[in-house]
Amino acid sequence: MPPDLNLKVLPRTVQQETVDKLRLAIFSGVFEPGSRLIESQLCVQLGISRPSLREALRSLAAERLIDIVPNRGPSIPALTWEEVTAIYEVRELLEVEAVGLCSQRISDDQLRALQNALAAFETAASSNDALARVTTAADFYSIILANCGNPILEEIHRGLVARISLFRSRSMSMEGRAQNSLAEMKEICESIAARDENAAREASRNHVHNAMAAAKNSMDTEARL
Amino acid sequence: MPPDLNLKVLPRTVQQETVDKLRLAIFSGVFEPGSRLIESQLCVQLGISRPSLREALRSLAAERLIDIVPNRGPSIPALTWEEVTAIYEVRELLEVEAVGLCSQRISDDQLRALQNALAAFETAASSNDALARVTTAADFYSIILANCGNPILEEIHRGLVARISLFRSRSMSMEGRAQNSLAEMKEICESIAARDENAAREASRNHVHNAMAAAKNSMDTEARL
DNA sequence: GATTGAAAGAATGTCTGACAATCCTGTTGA
DNA sequence: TCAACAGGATTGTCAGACATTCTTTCAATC
Repeated sequence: MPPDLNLKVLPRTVQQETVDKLRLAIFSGVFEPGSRLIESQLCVQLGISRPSLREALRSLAAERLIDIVPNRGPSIPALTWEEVTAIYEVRELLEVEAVGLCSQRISDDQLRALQNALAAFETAASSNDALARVTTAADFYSIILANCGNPILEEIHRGLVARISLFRSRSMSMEGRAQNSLAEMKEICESIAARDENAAREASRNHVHNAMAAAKNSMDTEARL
Repeated sequence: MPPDLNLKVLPRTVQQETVDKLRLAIFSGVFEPGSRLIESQLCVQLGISRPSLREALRSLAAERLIDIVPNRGPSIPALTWEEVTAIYEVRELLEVEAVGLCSQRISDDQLRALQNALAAFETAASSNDALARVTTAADFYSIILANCGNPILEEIHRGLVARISLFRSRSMSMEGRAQNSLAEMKEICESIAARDENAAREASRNHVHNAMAAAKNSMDTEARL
């Protein structure tokens, strides 16, 4: 028998499905930031019981994707700009490190996958499909983080990016940001392909900086509405 | 009325109490790594119902303090050395940054608090009270992280350190480690007091490196038993 | 003797229903 | 106008139940 044959499909529980569904809903902006989530409503909408829903909500609260205040229940956090900044700063710390490590560790196979992901983003960046932009960009990062050699770095980065997903999709929809982003990502990808760690780190730092600036920009725009 | 008088004590729910109790129990090594947690037993021991317990377990699972496998239930993760290394590497990244930021941002008041915490650790390091060593050391870091100006950095660092708490308390009990640790922490504290960012970062990096080496040492010792 | 198979027991996943405590809101009264 | 108060809405918590799945034991077979 092949040693790494992992046919064992983990059974999906209602709780897990619910966490995934809610997480996706939060990413998609289904819930207004600051709005409260009513357990009874969600139960009906999701077709599950209250205990299962509550377990899922506790998971999301621990991930900081929702807030839960005793006797008030869960709500979507309305992030302040200070919090968003703090998240972007830590994201920079982690992402620059991941890109640097990745440039030294990625295999040729995975490098090709990275270039394919970049190509996919290039296509999406020229389209009007906002969702495709976000998902293809996510794929690109995902490959980098998966090849930095440190699964903890990957895990924490994913958690952080999740918390600012709304800002990212908003800023990615702004005029010109996708094209700028594309140029920055090309720079990262090329530096990695050249195995140039310093250049890769610098490109990554630049990318996160610009992403933060774009997020601030979109946040200010939003505030004026 | 004083504007910032926050008398409103958040009501403590059974779920929160349970999370705290279990977290503390895990830190203290009450549960053997790898051992399974039986819901019905915990319910009786904690005097709570199964739904409340399960909510608490979901929180802990999201924090990665326990594993939950569908249809097998919760268990204490048995970390491999690779995972511990990965955690220490990310901890270094975050902690060095926090120390560097702290050296530029900490107030004189908080600096005194930091020096007091160091003195408390010095006392504990000479004693035989292993618990006191760990808690006073935690206080020291806690002040640094609270004064780095980035609450996200603080939050993630706390989560990471929690996951390796057992290794830290084990290595801190090893002959000589507490004294070495003390010397390293003095170096950090003095660099911060001198507002010397580079020296502070270097001292911090050195400290985490040594802590990781000590953890590996204690892990190897443990494995030989 | 080792391996397979079945059956019993244990533990988890999930639901329903219930009730007290708390929060929010709109109305009433001063 | 403002404060107190009732009412409804929502959450926190529990008890109990049952199907599903895992684990272990024991017997049967090769």
